Amino acid sequence: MSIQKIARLAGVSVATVSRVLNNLGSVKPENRERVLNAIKESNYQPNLLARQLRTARSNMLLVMVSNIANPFCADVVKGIEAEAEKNGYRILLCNSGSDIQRSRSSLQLLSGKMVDGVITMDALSALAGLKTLIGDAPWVQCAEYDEASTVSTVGIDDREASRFVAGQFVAAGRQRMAMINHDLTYKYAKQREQGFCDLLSERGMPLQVEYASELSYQGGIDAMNRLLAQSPRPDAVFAVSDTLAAGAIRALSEAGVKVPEEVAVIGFDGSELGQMTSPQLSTIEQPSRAIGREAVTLLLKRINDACSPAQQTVLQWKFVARMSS
Amino acid sequence: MSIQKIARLAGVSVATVSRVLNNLGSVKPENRERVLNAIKESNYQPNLLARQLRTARSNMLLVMVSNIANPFCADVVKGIEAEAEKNGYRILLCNSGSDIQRSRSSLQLLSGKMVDGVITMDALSALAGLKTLIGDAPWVQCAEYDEASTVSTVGIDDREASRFVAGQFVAAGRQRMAMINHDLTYKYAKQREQGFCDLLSERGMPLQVEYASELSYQGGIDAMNRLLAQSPRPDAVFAVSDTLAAGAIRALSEAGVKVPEEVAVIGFDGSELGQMTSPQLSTIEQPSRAIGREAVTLLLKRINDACSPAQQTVLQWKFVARMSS
DNA sequence: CTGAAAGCGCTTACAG
DNA sequence: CTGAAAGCGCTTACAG
Repeated sequence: MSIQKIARLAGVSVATVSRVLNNLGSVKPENRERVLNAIKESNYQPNLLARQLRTARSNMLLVMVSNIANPFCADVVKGIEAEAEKNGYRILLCNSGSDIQRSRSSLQLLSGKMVDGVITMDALSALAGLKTLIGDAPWVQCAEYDEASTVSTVGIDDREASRFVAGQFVAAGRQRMAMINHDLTYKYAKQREQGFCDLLSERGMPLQVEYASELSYQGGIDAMNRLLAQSPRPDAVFAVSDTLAAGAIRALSEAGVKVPEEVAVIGFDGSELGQMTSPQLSTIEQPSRAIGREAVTLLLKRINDACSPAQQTVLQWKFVARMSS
Repeated sequence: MSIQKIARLAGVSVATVSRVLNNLGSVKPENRERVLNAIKESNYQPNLLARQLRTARSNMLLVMVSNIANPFCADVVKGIEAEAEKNGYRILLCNSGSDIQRSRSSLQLLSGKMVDGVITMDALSALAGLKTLIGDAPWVQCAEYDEASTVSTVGIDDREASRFVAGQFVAAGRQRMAMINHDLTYKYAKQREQGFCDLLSERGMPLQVEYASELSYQGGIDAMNRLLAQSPRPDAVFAVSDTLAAGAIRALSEAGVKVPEEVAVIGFDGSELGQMTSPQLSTIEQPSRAIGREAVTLLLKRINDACSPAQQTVLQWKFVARMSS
């Protein structure tokens, strides 16, 4: 079913059909009526491929996430959706699973002109191959940084927030700090380790770091168990994600270690997970929705003005004290 | 950058460029070389819109979810992704948020020929308007049923599983059953209520049902609090989702009610959440990954053979006993 | 092994 | 207010 057939059915030209479809120019009421009828009768749906090929506009944004199951990501995505919708844009979500092949495949939607721009929440900037795929298409990196700062970026000051966590532990008299981090190809992971480390070094306090194999509940459990196997055992654990922290709390409880009496735990993100654990989790709350909204704002600016420069936006974090620390 | 320019750069025709791009037909090695060079030099990326418009094939599947943050959905999506990838398909995820406008907008990707088929996990079949948008494009309904069975469907026997839960409570000597359900436009919600109810009616036992305002942790907390306000208070609660059950457990613990001594709780889905609560959650485990994989299998069958009939696949569930019941 | 040409389904100046 | 025609960037018979 094409615009051609509708034109034939209604006895007008394709141009006229296109005009009523897009509410452009003026069409004699009678003709508009006939076209509308033909459309309804034949249940016609415009071919988006043809339209977008012609107009070079899709009004679609690609969002690449490494793992939609991560509650923080899900929250950011909600912010992205809200802001995009407000501006007449549709979101296409791609779950990269941190897989380079899959990321490449998703990015073809960008280079292939199916979407007008991309928001990534992945350690993309580390991957040279993918960067050339993006070329200079509109791109915003969310909750992640770019070394070279050639990309627009929106997030919080991870280093400062993590330093703050270290300060909390110190102020509470904790002595043996540990950290559960993960994949350092993520720039934010590096920053958080650095911030946490900074303050401890200044005080001359030691730090043990365990790297979770994946950003998951189980990953947190395993990492915590490795920490528990050490001696002396840490009395404070900073996990770079609430998901990991939830795993850590579980591992501690299985091991019969009291939180926070024997080991204090602080997470990162401020996701709903933090309320589900027992004890509930102290955490650094990120303004996830706002991060998503701001990313869209930056991206649209870039889409509508190819010359608009890359921009680094830093939003405010907040420490949420609960029972785990 | 188009195939035209590459042709010009390499000094061949567009047909030849297309041939090397698609590895079709044979091309003189020397020419292939020149084309490849031109492509590399100019960082050329094929325009997917044009290609798909021409071939009427996208190798993309649309997946519509009401809420990606739901761990069960996330698991099903993983199954979908795995099976799709194995068959050379790419996934586009759309988060409908159960919003009909947004669902409509997403489905335009289908009617607009951007994707070859759609897998929904939403109460779509209840929405006549959307159904006509789908027309007779390839469509599989996942973890949800269609009254009229005109759509392919894959899920478990919700009624049987829920009946089993009731049986567990009865066998444990529970007297005052309650259920936390949600939106009955979802067919599975109806089925679960029915199954749970069936057995209780046979025994002449009463049942209180609370409907959560949304399928979320907070929704579960609120529903449980409403149940606690009743008297006599229930001594067994069946929640139709682990997320709701997690909320229920939290509300009980805040109210100082012991689980399972005073109130037993059983959830549904078998997601990782069930391990995060204290006590850990007894639940009906759905074969989420398998559901996703099977949905893709059915969908691809339909895509590759428009005549293949609608098919109802029912997979096995499993009761996982933990400490909450 | 290669190229000229048609065509996928749209939109958009342009001329009337 | 309307239609004929060009063109978006591809693929694919077809003829050579």
